[in-house]
Amino acid sequence: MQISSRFTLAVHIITCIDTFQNDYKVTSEFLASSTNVNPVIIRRLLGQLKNAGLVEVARGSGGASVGRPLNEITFLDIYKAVECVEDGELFHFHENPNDKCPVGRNIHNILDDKLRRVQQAMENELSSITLADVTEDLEKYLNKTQTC
Amino acid sequence: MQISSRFTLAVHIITCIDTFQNDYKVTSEFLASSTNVNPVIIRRLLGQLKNAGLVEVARGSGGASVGRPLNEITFLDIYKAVECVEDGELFHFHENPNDKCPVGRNIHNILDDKLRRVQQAMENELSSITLADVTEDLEKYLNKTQTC
DNA sequence: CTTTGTTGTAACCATATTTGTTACATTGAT
DNA sequence: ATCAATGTAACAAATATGGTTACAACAAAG
Repeated sequence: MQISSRFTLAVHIITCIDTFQNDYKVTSEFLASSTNVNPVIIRRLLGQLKNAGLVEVARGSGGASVGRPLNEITFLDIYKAVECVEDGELFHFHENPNDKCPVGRNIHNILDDKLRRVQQAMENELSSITLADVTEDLEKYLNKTQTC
Repeated sequence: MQISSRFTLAVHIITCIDTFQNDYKVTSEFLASSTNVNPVIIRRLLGQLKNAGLVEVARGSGGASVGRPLNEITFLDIYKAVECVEDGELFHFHENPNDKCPVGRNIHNILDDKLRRVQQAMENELSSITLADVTEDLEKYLNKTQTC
């Protein structure tokens, strides 16, 4: 099962805010135009990112800005902000294995630490990448005078 | 989003087959009893595992057996057999970012190799764990005279 | 203090995926 | 031939995602 597009969408959004916040008021409409995603979806996602302290959003007057330096925002920060996967809960278990079967009785315990290692490996890699890496790559292509 | 229970279910199933195949005919009913999952779901999963060469299933006469030594069946083998995630497709993208926006035009390219590294880290860890590790742990708890 | 543009959120819908269930044709051994 | 089991189709239920309309709350500007 794929990880929902909320993650890539969130990376897109914060990158966009950083790129344009000095020259434009970056509203949900603005971001909807760049992503081609409904503005309400954008606002809901901005809400999650705001709760995680990654962006700031101005009520009333409008516009979003980045909450801290891009090299201090890791992919893991974003992942945890928008995907609701608790520690050790990446893999879903079938609910009621048979207690009377020695396999059924123990399978959850036996798998737990192994699957936690898998989740940890993934999260380690996510935490090694920051939004600064993204904007660094973006510089190669970027022509800031061109907006959405 | 969590990874579907097909994965943990598949690990459970193959472990069960290995544990009981010498003493019982391990049918989809038998496995349904141990997992507490509908027998048709079991058969569908066994079909995927069979296609991947991980188990053998006897039509007509019934019963499943393990296809190769447990230390040669990695979690990655099982994951790939039951989850349909192509290489570099673990993360879902929003479909049509705006080509006229420098961020929208480049975000997919910029993220692709980074997200591939994340997927690779996860799959590396999955490939480092085998079903032999599971049965080794299971031995500690196991009383083979007790079935489901 | 009213207007204006924006955010936050509720309500509802469509779609996709997962899991469960019934039903039954096909199969292989006895 | 019988019988138990598999493979699979058809459908249902539950859940998650993404989209849409609508509107109250809000902050700034006139």
